[in-house]
Amino acid sequence: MTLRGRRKGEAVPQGVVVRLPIYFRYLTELESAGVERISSAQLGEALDFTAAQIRSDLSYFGSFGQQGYGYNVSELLHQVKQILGLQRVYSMVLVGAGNLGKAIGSYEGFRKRGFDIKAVFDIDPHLIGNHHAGCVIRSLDELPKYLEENQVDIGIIATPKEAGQSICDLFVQGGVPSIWNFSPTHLNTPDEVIVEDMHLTDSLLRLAFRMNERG
Amino acid sequence: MTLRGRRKGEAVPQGVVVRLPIYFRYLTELESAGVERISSAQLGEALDFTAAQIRSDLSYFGSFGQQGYGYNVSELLHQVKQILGLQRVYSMVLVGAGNLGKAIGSYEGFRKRGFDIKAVFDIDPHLIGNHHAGCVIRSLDELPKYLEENQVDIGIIATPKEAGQSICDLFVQGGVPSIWNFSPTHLNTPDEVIVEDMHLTDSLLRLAFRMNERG
DNA sequence: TTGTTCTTGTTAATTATTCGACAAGAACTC
DNA sequence: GAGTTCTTGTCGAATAATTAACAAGAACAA
Repeated sequence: MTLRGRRKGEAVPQGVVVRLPIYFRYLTELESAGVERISSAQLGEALDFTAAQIRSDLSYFGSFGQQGYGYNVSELLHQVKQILGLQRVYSMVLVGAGNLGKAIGSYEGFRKRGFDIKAVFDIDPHLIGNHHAGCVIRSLDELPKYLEENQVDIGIIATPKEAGQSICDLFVQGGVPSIWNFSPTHLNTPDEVIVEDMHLTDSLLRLAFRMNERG
Repeated sequence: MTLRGRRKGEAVPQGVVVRLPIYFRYLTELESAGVERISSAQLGEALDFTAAQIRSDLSYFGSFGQQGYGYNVSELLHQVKQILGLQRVYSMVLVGAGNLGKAIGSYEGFRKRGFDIKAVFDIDPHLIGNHHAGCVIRSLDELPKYLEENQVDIGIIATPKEAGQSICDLFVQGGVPSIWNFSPTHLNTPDEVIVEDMHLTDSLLRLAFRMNERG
């Protein structure tokens, strides 16, 4: 455990960013199951990656294993949590209380990992005043004022595509540094704003493409 | 329009598969807006890709543009639909009628593009018999029989992680060729089964990572 | 102990992907 | 209709990502 990761500080490839949450998820399962140690070969076997890839990925952040032993599950999970930034809590705001917004707001997993939905907004007068995700649904008109008065880490857009860009602009205007976008449209933002897209239809179309690619 | 795509038949890089639905989405918007023609430079500008990448991506499937003109929006959209396999209809089965299942089932966009949810299953006796997505919610016990009697293209898993693998096994056993997986777990399947993962938490963790990567 | 088995982190080779540049040729201008 | 402007599809160079191989050293067995 005395070695330093050679590549610490290097730019992290896109693929590593995709795989880190997968490692986190599986390590959490292993820890719950009481598994104490695991090798890169076993991890690879379980998750369909090569062992070399897993070792290479981790080496961007440090040296967490031991020759002849592998990785201690709890220790590695702890490190991956640090890498992902899960030692802190994130405040989120949700715009859109339709079916998808409801599903996002009621998923307990986010809160459990430190992602708290602090407020919910919608434009539909029928929904305003209802309770959802432990919050009163507020009018979209109040969003700018809310962003002035509260520090928000992540803005969630769960609206139809027509509203996506304008909600995004409100978030950017209000100083929200990152956006989790479920609306099926490409958002234009300044470079410093981080956008993570979650496009259900795109995912389904990738599936269709891959079905046709073969036979 | 007489040239053949040089790379037609070559293996399609992962990145192209990710970008095709983005092109589809934007071209659909353009067509609705009545735009007739577009160049790779304009497409790139709108979607934050380089023009060269867009031309290169399309060249895997053919030559759809014209020098000095660019692409005809309707024509290119038609071609992209063909490439993605949207000329046919897909029958889907949804397992899990919780919040997320409800959101998936009630999204009209899927049906509009030819993806039909034909049946919904859940294990919760309180939900069975209720209507959802135009279907009666059936007991999970009936899934194997349903798969024997009906041709299903895509199985959707919208259950907690504990149930993910066993539902997946039922789909594979029942001859379902592809799986759209929302349950937060890695599925083990035979090589010929196509799995497309939609892990909300993973997406949120990627966002957190990127927030911490900078400051 | 001593030797054998594991398994890491790293390197170098391989493979894959992206991008700038350009010839070819259509569209547009006057 | 002659010349200029555009824009494609493709090539090769540059960049990026993955993988196989291996030295170093810990764990384990007898």
